[in-house]
Amino acid sequence: VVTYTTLVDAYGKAGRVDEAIRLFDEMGNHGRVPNTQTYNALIRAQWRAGFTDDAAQVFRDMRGNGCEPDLWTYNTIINMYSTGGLYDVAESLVEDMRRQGLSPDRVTFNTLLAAYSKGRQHEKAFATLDAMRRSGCHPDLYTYSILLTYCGKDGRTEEAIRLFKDLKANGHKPNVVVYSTMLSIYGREGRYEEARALFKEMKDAGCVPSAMTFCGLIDAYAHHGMYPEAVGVLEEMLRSGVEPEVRTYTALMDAYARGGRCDDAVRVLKKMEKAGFVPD
RNA sequence: AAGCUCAUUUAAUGAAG
Repeated sequence: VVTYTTLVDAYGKAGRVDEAIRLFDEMGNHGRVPNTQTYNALIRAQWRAGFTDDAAQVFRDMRGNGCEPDLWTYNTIINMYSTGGLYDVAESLVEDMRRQGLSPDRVTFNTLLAAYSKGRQHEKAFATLDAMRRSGCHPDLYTYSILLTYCGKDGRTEEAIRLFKDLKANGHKPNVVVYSTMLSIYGREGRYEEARALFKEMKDAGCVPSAMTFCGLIDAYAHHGMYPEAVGVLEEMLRSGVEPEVRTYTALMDAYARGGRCDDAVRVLKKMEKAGFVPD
């Protein structure tokens, strides 16, 4: 059962729902009874492939097949409805899970917070934070990164900086996601000095940068057309063994373009295409 | 039960808007 579950999940993650469904059916034929985790994997696979109705159907069916939805099941399905904007359904599912004796956990709250933030439901997002606190769940790095992301998108930069200070004051150690988020906020506004200082802080803290981290830094320079510095970051990135991505080249092209070096921007485009990247 | 720090669910990156 564990093997089948792993495979169902793996196919789901690879975007091959049909294979996932086939394995799910096949395991029954081999006398293996799917458990709650298998259902969770199947629901996720269908949802991620865009078959939300099928996912909802599986969710309804599982109990009849002897599998009680657990916290993970609810979190998945709540994520599906809330990111789909069906907030009332998501909220009624939270009630359902409570009736089943399951308490919403940090994942549940972070899921709702992210969905409400994304859907610009500020009241609901705020209420979620409040509910989270009331139920004794402390904000974690996920919570902070959601808040930081949307501060960034809304241009509430100073608030983001304050939050970043708060999270450290509360004893959290920022991870690569939090640093990258902050860097992208600085990057978007071209605040390269702060970005550079934060990048140093990150490395001093022993946090390993990802391609996204470097992207924020390049953006900061790109904003001002400072292409020599942007290229410098790319070299730094290559030296640290981080593979550039399409977004990396895009940021670099932006730096050249804003710096009035369209020819070089085109050169980067050609180079990345030659390296097998498909421009987005 | 099994898995010796991941079997399944939540967050971050460009430009434009």
